Formats: sequence, C-alpha cells, structure tokens
Amino acid sequence: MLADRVDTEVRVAGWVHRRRDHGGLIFIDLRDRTGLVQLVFNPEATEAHALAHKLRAEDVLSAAGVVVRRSDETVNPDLPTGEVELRVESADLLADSETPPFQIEGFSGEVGEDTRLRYRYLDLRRERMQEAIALRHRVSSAMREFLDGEGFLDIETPELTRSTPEGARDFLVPSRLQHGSFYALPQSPQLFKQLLMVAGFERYYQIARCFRDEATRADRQAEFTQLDIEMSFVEVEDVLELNERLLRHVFERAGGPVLDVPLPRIPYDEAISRYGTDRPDGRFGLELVDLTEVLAETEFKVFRGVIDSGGSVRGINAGRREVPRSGLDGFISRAQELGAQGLVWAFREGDGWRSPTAKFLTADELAGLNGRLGAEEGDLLLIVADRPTMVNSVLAQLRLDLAHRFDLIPEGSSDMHWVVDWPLMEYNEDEDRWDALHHPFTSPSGEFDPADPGKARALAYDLVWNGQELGGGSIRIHKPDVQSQVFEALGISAEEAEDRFGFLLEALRFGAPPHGGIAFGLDRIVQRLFGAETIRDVIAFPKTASGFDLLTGAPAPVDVRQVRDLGIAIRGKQP
RNA sequence: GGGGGCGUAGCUCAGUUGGUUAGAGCGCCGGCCUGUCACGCCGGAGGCCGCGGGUUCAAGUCCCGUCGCUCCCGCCA
Repeated sequence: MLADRVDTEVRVAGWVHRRRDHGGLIFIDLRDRTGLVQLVFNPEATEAHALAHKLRAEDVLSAAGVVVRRSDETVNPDLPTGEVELRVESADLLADSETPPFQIEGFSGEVGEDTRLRYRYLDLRRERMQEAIALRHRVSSAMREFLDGEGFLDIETPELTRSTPEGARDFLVPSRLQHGSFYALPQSPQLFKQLLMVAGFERYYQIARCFRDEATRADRQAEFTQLDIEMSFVEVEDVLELNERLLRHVFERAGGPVLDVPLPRIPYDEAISRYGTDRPDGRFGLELVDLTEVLAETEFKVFRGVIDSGGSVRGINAGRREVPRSGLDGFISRAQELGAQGLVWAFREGDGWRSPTAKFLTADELAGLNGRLGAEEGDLLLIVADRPTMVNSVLAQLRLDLAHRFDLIPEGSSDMHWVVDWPLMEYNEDEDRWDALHHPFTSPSGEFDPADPGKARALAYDLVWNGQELGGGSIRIHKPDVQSQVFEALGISAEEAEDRFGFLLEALRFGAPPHGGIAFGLDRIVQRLFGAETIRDVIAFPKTASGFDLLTGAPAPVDVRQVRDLGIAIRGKQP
C-alpha cells in the first residue's frame, strides 16, 4: 500500500495494532508482517464504522476501500505507508482476540523473557522478532545459495543414532524395538559426513540440528543448528578459502560487515602468547607480555617460587588509568575468583612503580618490567604469576574485563580471523591421559609419533569473530592405520575403537579420499549479525535455562517408569 | 554441581527505619470527542506482595526453607 496504489480499490487483512477512536472518525493501524497501514473509518460507512468502534488490539480484520493520498499535514513520515491511507468502505472481523497479556509493541520497558516465551506466538508478532527470524532465513538461504553454486549436495543424516565423540553429554531416547538399548541424539553429523566422503559425494553440506545435554547460556542452548560442511581432496587452505567466500556472500546478503579476505590466520601458539586464549578478540590492544626473563634473578618470594617451579610471570599494560583503591582490590579478587593466587598491580611513576609490590623489586627489575611492558608515566600494570595455563586464562579474562570497564572496543568494529596450527592433543591432568583438542578424527600435521603425542600439531582451524568462536573444523584422518594410532594415543583400546567407531575404521579401509570440513554455529552467526542479546532471540521456539520451553511446558524427555521397566539404572553422568 | 541477581496489578516497575487504607506508567472497562498516528479529556475496575514456616504488638519490608526465572563458573566449541 504505497503511493502508487492511490485511487485504486484494495482489500487488506491483518491484525489490529492500535485504534484511535475519535467518536466520529476512527483510525485503525492494521499490521501484517510487512508493517503497518492506517485505515480510516468514516461515520458515513455506517456498518464498517460500527464494527471499528468495537475493534480491540489483535483482532483479525479484513477491510476494503480506496487508497487515498493523505493531505500534507497528515502525512506520517515515520511509516513507509505514511503518505497514504485506506478509506474503508466495508470490513469483516475474521477473528477476535482476547486482551493480550502484554502489548505487542510496548513502551514501558521490555517484557520479561519468561512471559515472552510463555506466549511466544504473541512475542513473535513483534517487529523485532519478525526481523530476527527473517534474517535467520536470509542467512540460511544465502548459505544454501552459495554452496549450491559451488557444487555441494545437501544430504540429511539420522537424528536417532549412536553417540558421537564431541565430549558433551548425550540426549538418550529409549528404543522400544531393541529392549534395553538407547539411541543418542547426534552432537554433530561428524561420523556420517565422513562416511559420505568415503561414499564419493565429495562436497556435502547440511543445516543440521545438533543436541548436547548441557546448560543453556546467553549464547548457547542444548538444541542448536550448525551449518555442516565436508569436502574431499582438499587441504587446510582450500577449506579456509572456500569458507571465506561463503561468509562474504552471507554477509552481503544478510547485512554483515564487509569481509576483507583472506582473513588473518593466527597460529594457536601466537594466540595464546598474545591474548592468553585460543579465541582472541583483536578489536583492542592490551596484549599479554611475558616477564619471566626480566625476573630471572628476582628475590621477590612470590615470583621466585613460581619461576622455580616452572611457572611464568606475565602482565598487561592497561594504559594510563585512574583507578581507586577499591577498584584495584576488585582486580585482585577477580583474579582470585578466576583461580590465580593473587595479582600485582602497579602504576608507573618516574623510573619505578607506585605499588605495594615495588619495595620487593630492585631498580633494575622495575626498569626491566617497565621496558618490557612499554609502560609510560601513569600506566596501570597488572601482573600474574602462576602455572602458565593459569596465568594465561586469568589475564585473558582480565583483558576482556578491562576492555569493558574502560570502553576500549570501538563501536561497530569487527575482528574476524582463523586460529590455525592447533595442538592435536592436550594432557588432561585430572584423568592422567591425552585428550583430543577437536575430536579424535582430526588429522595430525605430518608424521604422527605415538610416543610423543603432545608434540603433534593438528590440521585444525577455528573461526573467531570478536572473541567468539563461530565455527571450527579440520582435515580428517583418512588412513585407518593413522586413525588407529591416534585412538591408541588417546587411550582408546583397539576393542573400544572397534566397538564405537568400527564402521568408520572399516570404511577407511575401502579407499577414503583425503577430506576435511567445518561446522558453523548458525544461531551464533545470526545472533551476532542481529545484535541480539541472547541466542533465544534468533530462535523461534527456544529452550529456557532448564532446557525445556515454557510455551509447550515440555515434558520430561524420558519416562522414568519406562526406564525402570527396561532394567537400567541412571546414575552419574549417563548410563 | 557451585556462586550471584530477581519474584509486588495483565505488563514494566517504585515501595523510606518493620507502622495503620500497597502506589505509578502503560494496558483493560465505561463515557465524551471528525485528522489522529504512543490521539486527547473524564471516570472506574483490578493485588494470596511466588509458596511455606518463623521473629514481632505489627512483615511487601527481617530470618529460615522451598519453587520458578535469569546471569556467571564448572561443563561445553
């Protein structure tokens, strides 16, 4: 209903958004998913006018009349349809509505999330939610469009399946036909897409539901969607290059930032040493600096003890800041909350420090620390000493805290990069074993030496956007002997490997092509593109923190009595 | 599993040091109104203060428990 329809007869239908009843003239804002249009009811159109008088919010109405141009004084510049209105001649009430529990577009604050989810079908009528869901559609259709153009096939994989080794807890579904057995819902289509590569499809994708029985967070829920991609006869660079073009296409279609490709590739070790984390946010500085060398001879007990036991001392120059004592104490308690023993804070003052710690350090050491940290007069320095992994994780979090506290992230800035050259495995101190960092099918880079698994690098890559992981993947192992070696290094016995992944090992013996792929969190991409507070704002029917949805009052996923009948006790993490 | 926050009208919230009849805005209901567009004006209804127990002359307010929601950590890419 734009100006080009002036003087034509039209019929419109939608929901009554608002009524302005002047006794004589009655105005109705009619809403559908494309927006609002103003209906005008004149007393002369007796029947329609009487109906309009009784209309209430969210009634469903069909109205016919003539599109007229509004006079200059009555044009509403805030509406795309604001130059015209419909002079209603007849109208039908298609359905009436109870008074909604909240106003569809309210003006007295945001409605609580539990109320919104309880009445999701009303919440979804709001313009912002309609836009979020439409954006999600544009993102997924742009993905399909691009991948179709690149020769990928969309192939579905089962959802009642067996456990996939992604490390989270499985959702289980009791099997009626195989008494006493359970299906697991897939944590990803990982195994199946590898079988598809063995089967010769060469290029596969799927927008796949994945299930992980873990707690809901602002950017995570137990049931989520991934764009899952796998390709044959490729190396790491091929996958990265294709996905950069994919994302550029999606962002063009869906209104994201213009991507400057190729994106930076940051080796894992560099990410850890500069940012303390494997998903660095490069939108601001405050990089970590290693101070262990400068302090090699120190007699300050805290640093001495840590260095002698193989730990490290690292710090951040937070720049010239004014922080009250209470704020500095806050940094210390935050560091302790994150697991550190403590935190040294200092302000550069002349050649030395203003800090409770200054008196324990020599003038040379203070000068050396100032030099390494690039400290200038008045700069705030934060230093942590501990096991290297602890130092890194604490400083990584403090760095983010500082960025928020001092508002260091430029509005609208974007930092997207790959993290590459991951370790293949990491030592799990609690369990005394090696764990796969991605999953056990990730290919080692070059020769794999089972005697020294900590040394192996992986052909793995993660995509990180503004400090958040959007997706990740790897080149897979395509030779059964290498796969067996990796299983063994992970402490998976030949029998267990045969039992859990035998079908994959078998498939690899029948001529598997080199292959690799990636999975993106679709919910996250849309959440970020939309600027939504939570993942729940970009999912039509999301889960609450407890994992159920308020709207349907989702029932227990397994009937406990039935589980009893099957003779299976559920104890601990999972049966 | 651990820690924090919240729970008062349909919605969003206020409620002082514990004090007598628990408020506001929006919404809702009724009346008036022919150019409004978050219409306006007048009037009105609407409350198990999440639930249970305790302290007190007196509890929305303090204490204990419990339930629900939510954020963070653990966990999880």
